[in-house]
Amino acid sequence: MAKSKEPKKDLYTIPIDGFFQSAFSVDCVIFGYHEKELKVLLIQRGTSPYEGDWALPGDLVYPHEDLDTAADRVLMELTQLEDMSMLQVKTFGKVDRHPLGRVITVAYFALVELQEISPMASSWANDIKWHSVKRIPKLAFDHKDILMECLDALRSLIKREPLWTRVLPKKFTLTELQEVFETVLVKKYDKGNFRKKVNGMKFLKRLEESQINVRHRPSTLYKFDQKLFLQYRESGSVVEF
Amino acid sequence: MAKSKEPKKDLYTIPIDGFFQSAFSVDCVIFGYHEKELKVLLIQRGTSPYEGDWALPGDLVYPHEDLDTAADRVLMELTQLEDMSMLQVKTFGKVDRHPLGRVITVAYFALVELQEISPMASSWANDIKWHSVKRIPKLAFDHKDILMECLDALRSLIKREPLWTRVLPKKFTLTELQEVFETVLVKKYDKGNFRKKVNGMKFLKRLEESQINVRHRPSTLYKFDQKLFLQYRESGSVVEF
DNA sequence: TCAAAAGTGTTATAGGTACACCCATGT
DNA sequence: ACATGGGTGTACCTATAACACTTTTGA
Repeated sequence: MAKSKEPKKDLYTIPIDGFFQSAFSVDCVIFGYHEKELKVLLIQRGTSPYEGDWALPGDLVYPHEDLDTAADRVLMELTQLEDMSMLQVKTFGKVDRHPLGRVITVAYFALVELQEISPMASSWANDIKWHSVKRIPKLAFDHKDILMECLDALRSLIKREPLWTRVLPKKFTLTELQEVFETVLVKKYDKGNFRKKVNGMKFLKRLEESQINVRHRPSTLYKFDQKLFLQYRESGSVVEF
Repeated sequence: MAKSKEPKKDLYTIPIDGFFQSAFSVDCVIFGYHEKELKVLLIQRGTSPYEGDWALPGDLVYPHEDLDTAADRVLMELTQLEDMSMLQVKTFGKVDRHPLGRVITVAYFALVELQEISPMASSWANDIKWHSVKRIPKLAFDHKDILMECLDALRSLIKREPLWTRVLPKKFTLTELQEVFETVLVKKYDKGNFRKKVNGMKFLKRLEESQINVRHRPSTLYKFDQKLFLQYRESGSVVEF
């Protein structure tokens, strides 16, 4: 996360030669999870406006680039994660949301495994860092609003969509799964009741394998079956965590 | 809904003098309800591209206009309804969604009382008409996708948000309310159970008034209490229809 | 007195919550 | 043997669904 001496690439510094009138951008709320911690990836701006402030990573949408692709690109540039699909949440389009001109921005979010951010990514800004969602600093533009909307979206979607598969190993224990939900939703689940619910979800398949080298009774491992999940969804059953 | 000889105002005809590269627009899915019928307001395009095809009403966003304001303006120009807030659903930004250039469009919807469309509105297009949601014609651009997304949004939101207040009189019967839900969600509710649910919603207040001149037992009238509803919502109770 | 819709009550079942207790493993 | 979490069972409560029945009006 060291500062870089390379020329900064700034997200919102559009050719300011009098031509900048309007533009669209994507802003990405990248949530990182690891062992009962939920964080969000923020950059520290290296250029005006809001120089030095923390902000969401984002970029202008290229002329021949789909909106979704632009969001995925930002994620990829920061985390090297490919094939991730960022989820669209809401578009922010107040006239005065950007001091230099009209910028309409589309907010996206994703939940990924917490990881070290490669130095490459630091060309984006002065600094780039994971921040606990419990302690969000003051943010540039209307990024605080954007972040909050995306946090709401994450909390509501994770109950229905298998977003959590991104942050757990292929084979996981039910306690690990329960911890993801407890962390994201900031609430406790009863162990027994949680397991009863999982039992009703046939796409969560119990394996014939257990943990090893743990100093307590080893836990049975489970895996997520994508095909069964899709069938499940087709059938119209709406089971939520 | 007669054709107009006035110069057509086309939603997507931007100064095509070689400068048109990108623009943002709003597209509005205006649902109209009246007596167990759910319709949607469509215009017939008077200009290329897609001339003659049906399409959603929409317009480019003015340089100094908020996104939400633009959507409300489109609704107002068509229906004379003010103080309506269109609800944002999703932004559509595929590169090739508009044949003449890059147009990113933000989809909004509203549910309003079905009404005659004023002749004034017809300056927008060749024709403008309510279509049953059960028989949607082929639509221009990706408007079919947009419409479907908005229909999903309506169906999911109406259970939690009092959108239905827009299509019922101030004083209404529970049967009228039930019919709104049955029509929008295309399913039947049990009378007794529906009333039990309403009884639990303290913001639906029973009045000391009844219907008159009906050839059956007169129904008690109810009203929606906005203040109580907001309290309810603050308190975190999540009661849905 | 009849049709039509309002309005109420009963029962069965499913799902959620709280909690207690036993089990398997490493140290 | 004991600490640590894994794993299961039960009893209670509430929400929902299906359905039957009574009530009030105009014609």
